[in-house]
Amino acid sequence: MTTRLARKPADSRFALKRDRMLKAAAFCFNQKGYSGTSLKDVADQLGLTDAALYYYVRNKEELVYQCYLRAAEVGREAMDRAVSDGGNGFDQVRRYLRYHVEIMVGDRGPVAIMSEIPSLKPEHRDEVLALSRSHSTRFEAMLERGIADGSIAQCDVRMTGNAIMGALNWIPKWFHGDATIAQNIVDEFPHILSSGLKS
Amino acid sequence: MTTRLARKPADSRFALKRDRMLKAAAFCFNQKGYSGTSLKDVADQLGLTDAALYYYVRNKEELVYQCYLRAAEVGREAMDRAVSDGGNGFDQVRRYLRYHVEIMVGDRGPVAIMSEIPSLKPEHRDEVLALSRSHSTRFEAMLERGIADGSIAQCDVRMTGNAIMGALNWIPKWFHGDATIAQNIVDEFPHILSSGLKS
Amino acid sequence: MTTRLARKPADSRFALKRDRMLKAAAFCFNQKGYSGTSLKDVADQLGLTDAALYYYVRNKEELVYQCYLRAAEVGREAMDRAVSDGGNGFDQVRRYLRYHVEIMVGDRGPVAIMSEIPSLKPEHRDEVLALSRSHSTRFEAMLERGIADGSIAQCDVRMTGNAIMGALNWIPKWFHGDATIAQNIVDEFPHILSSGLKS
Amino acid sequence: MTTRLARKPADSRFALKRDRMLKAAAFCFNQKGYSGTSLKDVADQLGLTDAALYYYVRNKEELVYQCYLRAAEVGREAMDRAVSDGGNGFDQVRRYLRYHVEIMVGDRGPVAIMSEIPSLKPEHRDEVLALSRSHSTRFEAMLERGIADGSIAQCDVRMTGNAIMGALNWIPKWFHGDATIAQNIVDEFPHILSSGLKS
DNA sequence: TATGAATGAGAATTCATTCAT
DNA sequence: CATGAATGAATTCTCATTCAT
Repeated sequence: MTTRLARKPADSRFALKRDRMLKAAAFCFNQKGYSGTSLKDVADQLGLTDAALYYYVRNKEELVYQCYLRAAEVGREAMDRAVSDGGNGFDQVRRYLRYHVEIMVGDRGPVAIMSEIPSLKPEHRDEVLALSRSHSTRFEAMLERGIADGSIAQCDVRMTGNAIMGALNWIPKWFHGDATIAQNIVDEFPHILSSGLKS
Repeated sequence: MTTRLARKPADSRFALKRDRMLKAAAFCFNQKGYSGTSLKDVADQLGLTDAALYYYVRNKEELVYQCYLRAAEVGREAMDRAVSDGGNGFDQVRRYLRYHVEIMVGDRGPVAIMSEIPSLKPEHRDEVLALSRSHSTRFEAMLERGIADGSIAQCDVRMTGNAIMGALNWIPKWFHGDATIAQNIVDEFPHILSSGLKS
Repeated sequence: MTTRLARKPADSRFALKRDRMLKAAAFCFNQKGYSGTSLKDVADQLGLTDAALYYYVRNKEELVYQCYLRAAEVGREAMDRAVSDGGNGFDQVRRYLRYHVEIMVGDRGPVAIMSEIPSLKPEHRDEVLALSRSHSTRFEAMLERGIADGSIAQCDVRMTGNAIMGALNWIPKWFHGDATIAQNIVDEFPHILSSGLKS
Repeated sequence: MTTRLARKPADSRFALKRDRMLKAAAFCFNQKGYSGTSLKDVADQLGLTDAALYYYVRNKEELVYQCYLRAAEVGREAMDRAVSDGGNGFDQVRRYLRYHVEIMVGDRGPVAIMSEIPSLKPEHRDEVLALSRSHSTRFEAMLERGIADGSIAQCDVRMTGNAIMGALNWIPKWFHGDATIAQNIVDEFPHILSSGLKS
């Protein structure tokens, strides 16, 4: 068997199939976790044999790893857009939340949630953790800007970040692709998580 | 042969050891998921062999099941206390949040997050889902009371519940027992999740 | 599953079974090579399942590794006895050859031949190679003693060692336990390899 | 469709490439054994994909088979030359040894060692075994001629053949193409294996 | 109560092989 | 001629589970 694994990512046929694979994998991992997902589960969704997956990915661990890289990219994109839109801290947070959930429940999804870090091998774990940490840091910085410009109330930014990211990360556990619900999430989450419950 | 599995919960020696086991299991499950956790993982934490666990539990599935029952109990308790404390809807929500996280990060923890419902066998799945649904319903009712009494702003209670529960459920993914952080969570989470970011 | 792998080697029941396993494995490896031997092949000879082997050995690589350690021990023993017997270099070589083949074709056998070094993992490979090198060195030293004391003719000791060791190492490829042939080997090999063909 | 497999060996382009392939295969097989060698290993050495090998050979088994045929041919050649050179038995043996190692370590090499006969399919196995047996028989006959003409001492010709062939077969295990060492082998092996160690 | 020993089912992974292009 | 893509069979390995002691 000769592998394409060395090829440039630009090879479109290959890249497309591989991307479909990552989505299928992300879906499964969100549903049943890394260990709970067999390669057959993923392959079945694609109408392939489990062995065929090895044409696109070196092993199962790399599958999660790639899923995480994709997730990190998606998160970064949402963050970039929110920041470049400008406005005060509160507005940026709100827009970030909207962009993030839009991507997660949209065509780009499903995106793997960051809950299987222990399954990654050390190098990958470090890389993914670093990406994740950097994302959190940017979010916390956004909060601090809001606090500074007066749009956000004084708070522990670390805990606030944890709370909000948790709510976002949990979405894939209960959202399974229903379009109506997707719209609901996009409409409600940014508000709930930024403005709270107070009347 | 008298199997211990039939004994009353009042049999204290047995009940105690069993409870330790459920905590150890909850810890592992939160960390690595159901399939990612081997019985040896759990046994190791207790200084036992995996075979010994079968004295306390019929099989692995029952272990999660019991963990989930415990989790449901803990959630119900927090809810009961919050409701019986009285006050307006907003105050109840806030107190519920506090009681819930207090239990999660305190001595009663670790509490298993119900994130692997599909691994349960049908009867157990139904039971646990019902418990979980009933908990959500109570929470949504609480929100509705708040909306009715004017303490909570108009909102989609289902989505709001999802957001808040997600934030709570995510805690075990990043909290690993540090007491200082535990205090931080208890101090901040109820506020963040009820009052949002607005200044 | 709780493993005995950590126990002291002195645990007799365990050690005995394990030793039987190593012999069975050596037999198979000699016959069909490392990759050509499946764990089922080895297990079948012992009336066990392949899974049962994992109770005694961490993985297949460790199985060869242990076989090699056993082989190295056997070789060293033969060498030790030959040296301690004294006499001139030629006599020592001849006795070494006899002791070595006696062990190989006797009750202690089968002994795995050193032909699957590439299958070992780096640390083990290094260790085994070191043992093997040290054995060769001792043999070459023996030859040099013989040259010095005049009992052995001038020769390239390295090549001579290679030739003789090759003849010995090849034995398991064609000898499969027949007692008559075993006797033949013991009777003939030491002479052929030390005295050559000359009349 | 005209498959190349039917072509005459005289078809030079094809024959050449095929020969390169057999050498590459022999090299791999000697190194890691039949099962330990994947077709990719062989293909890599030739800068091809594994699939391409099927243009030259029906399947993997045929690859070893062809390697063994080539080995038998090479051995026979050495034997033929040694016999036709004339002289007494001892001289013939000695020359045979020289011719044999010359081929093995020279440009005609690498030559596959017939150490995995069991992997051949029955017809091939029988054929190769017959060739191998006939070679051994010729060697033993040579020894007997030497005993008869007084140039070789009385000995068990079967065991003597085993010892000498073992030493030769083992060469590829430690010789990996170094030209200086090649010369050393050619210079020393014939002497060591025919004349022994005596001073 | 708990362990040692073993098993069987399933999982990841490799690899020879095929075939359309 | 050669490759890309895929498959099915075999193999290693893990793990829940059992049972005698």
